[in-house]
Amino acid sequence: MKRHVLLYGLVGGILIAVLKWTEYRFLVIEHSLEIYGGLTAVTFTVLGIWFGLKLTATKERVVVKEVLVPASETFAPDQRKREKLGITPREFEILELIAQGMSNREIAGKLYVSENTVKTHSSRVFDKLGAKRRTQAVQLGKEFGLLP
Amino acid sequence: MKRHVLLYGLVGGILIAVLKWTEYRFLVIEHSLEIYGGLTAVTFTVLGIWFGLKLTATKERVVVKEVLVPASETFAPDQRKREKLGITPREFEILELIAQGMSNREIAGKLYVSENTVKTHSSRVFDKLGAKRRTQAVQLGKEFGLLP
DNA sequence: GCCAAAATCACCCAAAAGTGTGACGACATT
DNA sequence: AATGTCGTCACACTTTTGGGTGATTTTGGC
Repeated sequence: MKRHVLLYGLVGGILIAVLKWTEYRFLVIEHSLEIYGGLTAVTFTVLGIWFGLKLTATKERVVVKEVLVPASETFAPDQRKREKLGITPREFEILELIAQGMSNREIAGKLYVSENTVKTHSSRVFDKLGAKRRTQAVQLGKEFGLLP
Repeated sequence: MKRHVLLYGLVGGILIAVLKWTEYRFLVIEHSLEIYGGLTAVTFTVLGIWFGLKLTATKERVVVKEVLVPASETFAPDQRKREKLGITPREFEILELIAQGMSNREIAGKLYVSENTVKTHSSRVFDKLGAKRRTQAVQLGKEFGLLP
């Protein structure tokens, strides 16, 4: 801002000096006043426009644009909810694999445990979720924010 | 735009007239030139700023702010994909109810058909999706954009 | 080291789900 | 009239799932 003021003074001074000089050269010219005023007007109009632009250069308008984003990108399983329901980490792990469409046998193979173990885990997680079937468990898991 | 030019000329003319008039009144004043130039400078600076603002009044920078919106709100089942997979409307209906965690018996009751009918529909939809279990059918249905 | 929670596994039984085949009627297309 | 799709249903059979009970081992905290 200070630079602007200084610049203004400088330009004004230069202009006056130039005019002083031209005054001598065109002293007797009839319309020197009009030329003089015109030059000043043009110069300061340009300066004014530039200055005005500087002042308003930062004007921004914030437009809120809603963008659909797949929720899976930002999904994080709600651990607090899980604990509130009393679901253990292992049980939750089985629930996730069930949600991926795996059978008890497949889950058992993947986790290196017996099929019976998977059954007990799934039975317990169904109880805690209040589900009667695995499909319902998946649905409830989603509603509780445990699954994407 | 034409109005602006006319206005400029008008203001310039008025200024010159005023100066002419003041010229007579302060003819002998030592620094009339400086006053004269200063007045012109101030006037046209103001005009320039105003003009500059006029020119840039509509120049707004649009800042896009992205907001995450749950995709579930705007979900619509992909009918084209459904047809591409050869899944009939009825079969799809059963798939939706399966995804909601309903048993075959419950679905049969809801749709007023026999349990066997539900079984055949579900078997066919599993074939078309390439699923071996209903949980897997739900998972694949989501991946295909058929289910939310 | 003790205790509680968690994880593991087995067995039996019942229910649900899934497979395969066949069939019938309605409806649209050819 | 013949064909094809869709929706409906039945029956037999296999597989999967779920419930209940009981037991052992592992683990983490006190």
